[in-house]
Amino acid sequence: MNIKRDQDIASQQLIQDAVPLVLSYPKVPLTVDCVIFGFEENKLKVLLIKSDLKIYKNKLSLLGDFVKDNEDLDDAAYRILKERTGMNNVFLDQVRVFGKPDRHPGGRVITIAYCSLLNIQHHALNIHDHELDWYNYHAIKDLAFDHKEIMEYCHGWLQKNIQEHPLGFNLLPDKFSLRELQNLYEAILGVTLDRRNFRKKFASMDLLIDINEYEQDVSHRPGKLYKFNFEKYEKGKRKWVGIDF
Amino acid sequence: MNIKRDQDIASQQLIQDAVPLVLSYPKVPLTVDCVIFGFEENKLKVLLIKSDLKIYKNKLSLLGDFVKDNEDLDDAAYRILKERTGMNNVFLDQVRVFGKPDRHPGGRVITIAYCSLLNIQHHALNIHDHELDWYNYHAIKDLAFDHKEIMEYCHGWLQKNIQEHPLGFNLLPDKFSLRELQNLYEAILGVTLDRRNFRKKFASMDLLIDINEYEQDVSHRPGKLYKFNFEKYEKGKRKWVGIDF
DNA sequence: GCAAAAGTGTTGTCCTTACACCCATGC
DNA sequence: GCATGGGTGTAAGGACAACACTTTTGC
Repeated sequence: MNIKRDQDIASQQLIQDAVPLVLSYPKVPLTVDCVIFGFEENKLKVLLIKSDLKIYKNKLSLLGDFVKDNEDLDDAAYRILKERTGMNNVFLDQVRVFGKPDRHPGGRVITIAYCSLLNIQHHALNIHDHELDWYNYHAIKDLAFDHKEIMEYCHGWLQKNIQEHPLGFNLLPDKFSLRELQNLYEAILGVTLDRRNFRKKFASMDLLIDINEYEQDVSHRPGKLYKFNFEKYEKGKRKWVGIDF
Repeated sequence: MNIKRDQDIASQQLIQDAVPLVLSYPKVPLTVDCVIFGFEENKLKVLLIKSDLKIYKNKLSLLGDFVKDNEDLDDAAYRILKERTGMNNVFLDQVRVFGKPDRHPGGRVITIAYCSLLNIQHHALNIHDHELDWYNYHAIKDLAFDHKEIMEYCHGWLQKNIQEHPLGFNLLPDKFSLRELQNLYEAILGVTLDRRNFRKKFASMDLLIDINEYEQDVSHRPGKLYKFNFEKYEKGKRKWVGIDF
């Protein structure tokens, strides 16, 4: 008992200078904004909602909210996803902080951009309050705040990362055809790819599981369906060394 | 006059809902921490300083400071560099936010990690207050706060980025030998590279300017010195497309 | 049978890797 | 003349890019 109490007192003394130090720092409001990508009808989509603010009336914005007291940053981003889409277990990663002093009309607000990838089919968007909906990435003209800049930065991040990591599978149904996979890459990267080379590439990686099922209800020869072999990928991660610029 | 005044009133009305919204947000102290890498005697170094806090006495920490009211985030990072090293025009990039609620003993503090690369020779470290000095990256055991984690994250960031962009030249003198360049890559990546292939690689890139000077005061055949052709690099940037994971 | 997309192989080029000997300098 | 690191070439293998025809299905 006494030992415990002594330890408490000792640690109180140790942090006695830390608390006033932190109290002396300026404080700013902190938010999280999620750039949530989806893929449907061969189009890259982003989940957006109408802004509440008068100055941005009729403009759309990213899904965001302030970070609560003592809430972890990643938790805040997952909370927003959960509140807006009802989904857990969604891919999400911190991308960058945006903190220009004038980026918010109500005063200084720092925001942390998160990029999220989700499978539209797995999640029926029930709530459409404030015009919450999926919008075609390439058709979005402008957004509230600096959200267009944030969205474009996250798109660049996605373009880079989808080439180095198997992120794309988060946007597809469990079962997908090679054509869908290629369409996804083409939509995100804004290029067209050679079909044979694309298929060869994925065949040689040996990370797709042939489930012996075929597309249904297509008016042409149906394609085979595959699943992604997440386990094998996790085991085989390699460290790449090379110099290329 | 009246038109201007009407506009002012109109814009006041437009932001009238934005200001109370922002005022309603929780506020947190925000700091910037710089992981400043240098390279000397074929060793990767980091600039560290003794922590002020009692709880961390005898521990080293990164160079950091709070972000001032209305100070841009990048500006804050440059300010810290300038105050501590006297240097401007140094490579610096935002890497990630660290915001675990308990990462600071004095209460919640969010910090933005910046990675900076600087040429130790260009900057004589005059001030050594609080044991401000260069420390060997690989010999650092532990640091105050979560700074070890931040430092290691930035090292990973550097490893990745030095392979894709010519960042390494920020750590070298204007004139350098191929051996120094290779030592730099080996120190950062923690690998050994084949000398002939390394030289061929850089020769084929054609981004090194042969300045027809040689090393001095070495006890062996002196190596040629080169400069990096920043202009040519800037012009020739290409967009890479490929799938590799 | 026609439209629409699936599926499939080869070749040339380039990049990467592995590897061993002679050269210039200081001492 | 010896120790130290500088400087160089080649051959094999693997990855990537370009390119055209046959197959299956729905209508």
